[in-house]
Amino acid sequence: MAAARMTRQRTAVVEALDELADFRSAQQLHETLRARGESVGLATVYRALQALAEASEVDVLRAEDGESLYRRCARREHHHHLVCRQCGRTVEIDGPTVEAWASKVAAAQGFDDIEHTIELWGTCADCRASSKA
Amino acid sequence: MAAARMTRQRTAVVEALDELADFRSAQQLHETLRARGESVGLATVYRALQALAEASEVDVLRAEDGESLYRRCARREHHHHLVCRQCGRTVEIDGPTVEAWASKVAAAQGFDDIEHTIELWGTCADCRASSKA
DNA sequence: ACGCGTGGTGAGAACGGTTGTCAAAGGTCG
DNA sequence: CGACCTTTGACAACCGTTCTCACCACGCGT
Repeated sequence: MAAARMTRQRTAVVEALDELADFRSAQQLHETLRARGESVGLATVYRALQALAEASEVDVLRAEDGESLYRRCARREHHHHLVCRQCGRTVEIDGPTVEAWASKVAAAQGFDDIEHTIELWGTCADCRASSKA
Repeated sequence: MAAARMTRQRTAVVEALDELADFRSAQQLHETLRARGESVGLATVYRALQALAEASEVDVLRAEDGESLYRRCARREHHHHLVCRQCGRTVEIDGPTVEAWASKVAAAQGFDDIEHTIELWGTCADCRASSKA
């Protein structure tokens, strides 16, 4: 079994995630910690996030450019996200309709062990307002 | 306006995509072309795929490791994919229901310029049969 | 409290996919 | 044919992420 020592650094990462509601990249998180005076290495942030993701403590999703974004979500059950492309503001959503649709479609094609990726991206009201030239 | 000259290289990329039914990475495509004796630079393959994607001539999908995968799809209109995670067999699907759901949910949260990622992964009938020990 | 073993850390190097650079090659049009 | 202008291709640069490896410190057992 894993040891999972609670070090200063890991605590810092978890705390930062708790305070930030939105999806953030590992590098953003790293900068945030640095800015606070917490001395944490970038590699450590990556490792901490990896571990947290594996333990389902955080949700991971990929930005359009391939960067991984992390977020501590309110619920651990299966759900999806509506994310602002610009500020990362996130709303947790679920869609029983979609879940049903997904498994139905897949079954109709003879597929098994269905998994799905469903994420919504947009520009939130605030960002739209502030970028309106 | 773009020139979009049809060069030997672009033709080669398109032809290769036409023959291959499954999602392939830029690098795989590049190797395929090289193996055939077609002399095409890697950068050119990337550029061609980019252009094709922009023109909606090919669909792009991100693998779990972040690599971009390309495929020539039968229909140009917006659609999604049900992909076998073992053999890569792909079925094009659409879900008017889901599209409607997505925009409704997003709008309800005050988001704009909505885009969505919806992909289904599963095991196709053939793969299930052949892996049944 | 203290020490020890083991997992964690961090700076920087390595990596892998992708994109940029720029001189040379080759369509296109007059 | 010749000028013009896009495309090409080898290679370097990028960028996010992972690896390396010597040093550090958590926390268990005493």
